[in-house]
Amino acid sequence: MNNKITKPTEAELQILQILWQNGPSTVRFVNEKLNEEKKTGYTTSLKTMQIMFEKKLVKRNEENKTHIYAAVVREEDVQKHLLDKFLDSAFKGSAMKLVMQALGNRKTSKKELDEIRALLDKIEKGGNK
Amino acid sequence: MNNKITKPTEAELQILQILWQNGPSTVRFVNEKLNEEKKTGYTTSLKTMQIMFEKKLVKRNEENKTHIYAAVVREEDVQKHLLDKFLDSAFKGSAMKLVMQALGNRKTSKKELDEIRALLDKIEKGGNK
DNA sequence: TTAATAGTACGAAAGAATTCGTAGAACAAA
DNA sequence: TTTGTTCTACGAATTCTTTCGTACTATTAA
Repeated sequence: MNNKITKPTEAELQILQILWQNGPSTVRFVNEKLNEEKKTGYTTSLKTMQIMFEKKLVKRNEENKTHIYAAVVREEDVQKHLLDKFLDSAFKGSAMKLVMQALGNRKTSKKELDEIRALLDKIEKGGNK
Repeated sequence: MNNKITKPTEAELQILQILWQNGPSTVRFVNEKLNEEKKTGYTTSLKTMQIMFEKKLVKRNEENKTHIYAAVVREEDVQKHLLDKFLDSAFKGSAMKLVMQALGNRKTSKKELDEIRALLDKIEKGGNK
């Protein structure tokens, strides 16, 4: 079990999102995706991905001249890790408060609400642990 | 209505937490609180609080030699703001996923679960908004 | 009144993250 | 071949944040 998740920086997280969403990708592809959000130079993306490679956040296939990058860390694991940190720093650890805030201030569909209810029931039954 | 919340840095957020929790405080007090968590030089705390003052995150009473600092921004407002950002960057905007993660991976009391149910009901009834 | 103590102000060093320019390798097309 | 294009590598500039040293002022105690 590999617990040592290094907290990705903001730029790294954005790239991970793209890799999670699209699967293994070239730097060019990632850079183009990034540019949909915010002007980003090609070598900037490249450099960031090289750093992520050193940090083992991603791996890459170097068989061809154009490398193919893929996420090494799993989306859920990173989310959990970031959530823990965030909970701590912004909500002093109160998951309750965070959930109330998250639900309270935005529109959530009936379907989603029901899904949450189902989860609550499951937790209460002790299915969670 | 003042929407222009500048995202506080990590160090600034820690100080805000102390001010929210303890009310108006001196630099010395804040610094001592910070030191319960992590060794922090006095002038480091001072400098950070001065920057926060410039940024209008805090105000201060300068009547006496020892200034008294107080938060200007409200805890809920900052939390909401940080949550929005976090949701976006880590969960691509899906409050659902975040809530599931937050509830799924930790122990939550019956009372809390019921509070959430109540909130869900309220949202569904359209009472929310 | 003088010395020690406790403050503020502030520039600048140190660190961390991001951005960018340039060099050189690989490859394709002419 | 030669030329243009598309890559990687990588150092260095930039920017943002945090930390710290130093100068100076007010206050307190001897």
